[in-house]
Amino acid sequence: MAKNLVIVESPTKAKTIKGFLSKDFLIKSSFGHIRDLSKKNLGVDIENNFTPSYEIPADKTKIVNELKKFAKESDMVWLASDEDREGEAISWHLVEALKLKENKTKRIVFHEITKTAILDAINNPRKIDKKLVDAQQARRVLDRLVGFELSPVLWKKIKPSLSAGRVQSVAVRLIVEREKEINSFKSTSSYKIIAIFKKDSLPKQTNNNEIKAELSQRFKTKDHATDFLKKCISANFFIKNIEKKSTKKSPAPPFTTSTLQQEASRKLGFSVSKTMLIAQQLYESGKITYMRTDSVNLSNLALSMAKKEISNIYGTKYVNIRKYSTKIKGAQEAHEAIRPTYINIHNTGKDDNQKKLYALIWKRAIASQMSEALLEKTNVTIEANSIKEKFIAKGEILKFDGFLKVYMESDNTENDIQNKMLPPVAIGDKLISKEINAIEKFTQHQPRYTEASLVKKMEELGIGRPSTYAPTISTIQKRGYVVNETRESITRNYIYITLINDKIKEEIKTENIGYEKSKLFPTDIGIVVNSFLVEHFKNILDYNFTANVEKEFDEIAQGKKIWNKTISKFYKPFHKQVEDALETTERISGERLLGKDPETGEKIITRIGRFGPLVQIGENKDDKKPKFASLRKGQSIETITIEEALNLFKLPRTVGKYEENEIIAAIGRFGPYVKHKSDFYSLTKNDDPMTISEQRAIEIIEEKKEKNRKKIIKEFEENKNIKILNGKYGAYISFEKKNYKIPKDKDPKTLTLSECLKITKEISNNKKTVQHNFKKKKNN
DNA sequence: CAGTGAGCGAGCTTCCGCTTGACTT
Repeated sequence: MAKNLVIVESPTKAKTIKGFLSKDFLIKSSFGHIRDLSKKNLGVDIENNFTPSYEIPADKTKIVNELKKFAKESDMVWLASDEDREGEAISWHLVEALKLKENKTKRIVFHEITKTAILDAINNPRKIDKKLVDAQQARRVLDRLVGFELSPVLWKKIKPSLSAGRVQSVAVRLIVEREKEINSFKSTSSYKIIAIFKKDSLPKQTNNNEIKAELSQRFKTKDHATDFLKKCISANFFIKNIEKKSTKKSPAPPFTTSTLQQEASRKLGFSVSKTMLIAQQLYESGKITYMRTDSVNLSNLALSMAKKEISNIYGTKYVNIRKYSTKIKGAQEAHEAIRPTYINIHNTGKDDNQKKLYALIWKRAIASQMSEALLEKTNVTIEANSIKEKFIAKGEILKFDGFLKVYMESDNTENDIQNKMLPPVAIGDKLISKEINAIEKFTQHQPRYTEASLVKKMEELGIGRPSTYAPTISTIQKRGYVVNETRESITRNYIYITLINDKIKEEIKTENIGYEKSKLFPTDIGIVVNSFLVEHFKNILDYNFTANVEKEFDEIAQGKKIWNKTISKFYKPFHKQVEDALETTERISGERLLGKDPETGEKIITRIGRFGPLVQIGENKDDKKPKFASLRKGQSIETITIEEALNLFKLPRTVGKYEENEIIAAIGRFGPYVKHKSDFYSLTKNDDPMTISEQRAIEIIEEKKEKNRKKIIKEFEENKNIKILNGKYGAYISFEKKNYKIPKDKDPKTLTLSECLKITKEISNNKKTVQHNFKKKKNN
């Protein structure tokens, strides 16, 4: 029996550490937090100094009991949870839940998983820092109070099942306000002048004898631009000045969770949750260090590995070892930056995604320890005596590539690395203009957030943590506040004026604008909830709220403040706000009057109903009932027109007849469909229920029927209720609307009816016992 | 799983942060 029990947070970490310690140490993991506030009620006793009531969640009872047993059998328990606020709380909860004795318990910390770091930690144990634990309790209780008092206000005033919280509500606010800015943005245009010059006299023909230059100013109107081009007709251009400047470019620090999510999104097109899933796989197979971190720090071991590796591949002049420090507010830095475990492995991974993400992590980590790139920038000024404006041509030569050999941050496009060479010119050289163009350019609105750029913004504001970025983004989508959509571009005309061979020609060209790939758009519900919260809970929705309370948590951790007094000071005015909001405001529906029905003259309004945004014709009075229709995807209360609203009432629509029965087209909860007899058939993206033809509808019905026929592997004459079907995960048995797995050793094609019934019975019985066990444990 | 939308009232929903399996069918 091991004399020592070490408890860490992650099982993978436990596995790694096992190799560093002797057999006297048993390493186990708590799988994160083991206790939390009660789920059923508030879980905080407001009357009694905000005393929290903690519970062990059902899915943690097993691990807690196991740890209890091991603790009992050990002489010493080493609590090795992470070195931050949450980690300290986990250790404290372990002491409480496992009933650990003080003289048998030690708290140790390490923020890199290396043998020396761990042995060092064992030699320097300490006690649990109760002040840090209190700071965590304050954080936890505050979040519970805010979330569980605000959400019910939304249920009453707007719609059931909505939610609000310190983090998610601010994330939604960012998206709503960005959309408002975009809606009120007025694009203006100006004319950019681009000239292509050639050297007047060329001693010998070279490939590169053209100079592309931009005028240092833009013109506000077409007339100004045209006037300028006219002046250029007779102008004699020459090189007025040449300026050379050496610059350096430094690599970005190694990845944190947030920067990994951003780069994987931009370079690999991964969603935030996909990045985390694949990173988790790499972590669990020992390929990379921990993927939920806000630290840019690398261990000394990693630095020396990197130094050796860079020298080996590129030579010592490419080595430049750096220690990075974080600039992020509220960073806790309990772990290393994300890096390959073994820096000498350049490529690894079980599938394409793992390989791509690993390569990205490797490059970024290696580049962070490489030399700066050296560039020479050249600015050439081109003038003509008859013109007061200047043209500037820019050139750039890479003198030494340094870290650019392996990694380029995608803010800078690939083109940036390539040399932008200028032809050899000298001051005073005469130039002829091959062509000069005036191009109408429009100002752009701010970009909409992507998942990854939202994470970046949240991190800047100190909202959320590496472990919650991905879940928060999925929460605000699940609540229907925000949608992640790709919207097609629209075309816009712009004016293009050219001056070639002394002739000015004006043409109208078109460009595609507004293509939005995987961007976050607020929904009507998101907009209404946000404006309600901002109006009544301005302080909570303030972008600095988290940063401000973090300061207080820090003071609690330093022992300058008592946690429940701090909470009490916050809670009193906050609770008053909640009561005021409940009393004073009416139910909010975001109602907007669209106009009158041309047929009946009744009012048409759009608003949020129990099931989301709708259009309503007429009012509910006397015997008359209003007519309702749900808004379609992409439509919103703010922008829907009366024509679009009236169109919604054209469904459901009879399309035609098939096999003696009517085909009806409509839009349901899961999108557009046609209905035939009592069966539903989903329409494809290209079909419109408003216009779909009888012929096309029949095609869709037949396609699905054919697919269903293929799905059936076996049916039984004796019992029509049981079938063997082919599904996404292979063959399975369908029986009385429930599905059953077929044991691996059985061939689905040869199963008999009695065998099938036996399988369903066995699985049902197993399930019952599992549920029974679960209930029993819950009662404990 | 696809026709909802008043109002009544039951009972439910909800937070953030720390961790991975369950589980398909």
